[in-house]
Amino acid sequence: MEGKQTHNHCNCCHAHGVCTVSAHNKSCITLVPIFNHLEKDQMDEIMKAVKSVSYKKGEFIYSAGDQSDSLYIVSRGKIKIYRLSESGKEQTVRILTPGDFTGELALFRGSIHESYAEAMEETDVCLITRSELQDFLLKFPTIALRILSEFANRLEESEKQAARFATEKVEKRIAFFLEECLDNRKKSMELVLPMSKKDLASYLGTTPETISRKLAEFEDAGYIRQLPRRKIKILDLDGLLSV
Amino acid sequence: MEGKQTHNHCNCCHAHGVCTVSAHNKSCITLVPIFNHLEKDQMDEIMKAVKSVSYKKGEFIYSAGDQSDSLYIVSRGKIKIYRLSESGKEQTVRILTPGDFTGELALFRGSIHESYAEAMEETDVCLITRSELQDFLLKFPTIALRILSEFANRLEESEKQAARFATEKVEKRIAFFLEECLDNRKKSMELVLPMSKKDLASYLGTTPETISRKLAEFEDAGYIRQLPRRKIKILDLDGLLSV
DNA sequence: CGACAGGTTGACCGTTATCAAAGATCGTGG
DNA sequence: CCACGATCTTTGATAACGGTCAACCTGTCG
Repeated sequence: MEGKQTHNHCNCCHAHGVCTVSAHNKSCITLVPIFNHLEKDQMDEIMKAVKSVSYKKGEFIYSAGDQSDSLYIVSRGKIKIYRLSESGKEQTVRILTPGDFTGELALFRGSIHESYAEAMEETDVCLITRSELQDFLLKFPTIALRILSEFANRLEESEKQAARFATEKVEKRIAFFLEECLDNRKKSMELVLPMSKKDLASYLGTTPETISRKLAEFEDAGYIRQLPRRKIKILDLDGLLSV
Repeated sequence: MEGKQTHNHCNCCHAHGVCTVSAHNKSCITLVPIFNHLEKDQMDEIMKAVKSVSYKKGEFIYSAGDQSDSLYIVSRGKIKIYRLSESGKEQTVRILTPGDFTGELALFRGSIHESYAEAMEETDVCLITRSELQDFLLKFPTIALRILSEFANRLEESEKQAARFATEKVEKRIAFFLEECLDNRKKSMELVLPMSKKDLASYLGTTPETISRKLAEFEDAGYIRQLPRRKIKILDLDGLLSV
């Protein structure tokens, strides 16, 4: 993690090679909310169990139907989680950035993945196998509490999202999404869409065409201004939220 | 609440009175998946911490905005969990029947309820306070694993539901719902809707009118047959699922 | 510089929400 | 136990929201 290098892999990490030789980007573990409360020596113990893997853009961390066997923590890059609905349409569930993790669902259900995890760019991932994680959970019960809390947050999010799909029109869903892209720390009224409009459409349960049109409408109404590189400046938040 | 009494509460249970004197319907605890793996003496310890409360139809176990402080386990009756969306529409999240629990979300997030829990009929609930539950989790880490597993299931469910809202038409959502009402144990092709069509509409993100029309269409097409008392007989499951 | 995925815009129409009004069902109190 | 009112359900007519198809534009990257 030093130098100009954004990452310092040994060769073994390339092309899905599993790397166990050094700490590498495992330090990402210290950033993860479910672990960052532990003592240094407990942390070291966990670090020892962690492996590191790299994925190139478009490669899959797992696919629907795969047997579940690990918890994956993103240390660099971006991962898109999506589902294929019964009728074959893709629905983007969430985008993972460094510090986020995935794989828990199938892990604790002790079963099979129902979604796809695809690297959106060059991505490094730390993984902990199921049995090691189980050991840690029983050994350090506070980790379980942390995960419980993380799950609760996610469940709340997911249920809120489902409720929105069920009750709000596309226009509102887009408006709310823009709002949520903002409030991260700074009070700036500018945001960067975390994904392409195509993926956004899939995330919000609509089509790229509709996203395009609605954003154009928002712009005409003076609520927002679209800038290059997926940037959007919000000019009138209240107006936007009251569409 | 008295009279022929289908249950044997002491007087203190009436009108939200908390009852701590006897085992009562606390035995419901033994039915809950997160506890039913424990040893008898561990179970007894938990039983001691459990309180029992009754609710009349229409009363709220909690409301959005309430401070969270307990886990609620249904021992008799039915509870409807619903949200109010940003634009004020109601969305039914789930219906709880005996053995189900609720309150976990706000509990582990350590915060405030975002949904409403309303008794749909005369309902008895067992409750465990937050601090007691935390003690148990640290004392019996396997409980945490059970809850983790339960959360994972729920999350999977919720994400599947959200994906359906995002990608399937109302017609398909109704068809899938009917299918899911079936597969519980028996292979019978008859099912009983677990809620009114009004609530079902809210659950599926549509309107009572549309539910009514689509079911009529399914009937015309020979896929189902509607019987009295919310009963539905499925005549052609494949046809139904391929609408 | 060219190719290709991503994005925009227009025309069209299917699905489903809405409004209204009549009919069925359920729970309640007399 | 019956009758009443409230709530749920059905059916019809209407319109709008947003999906689909098609064509064209654009920016990003080899």
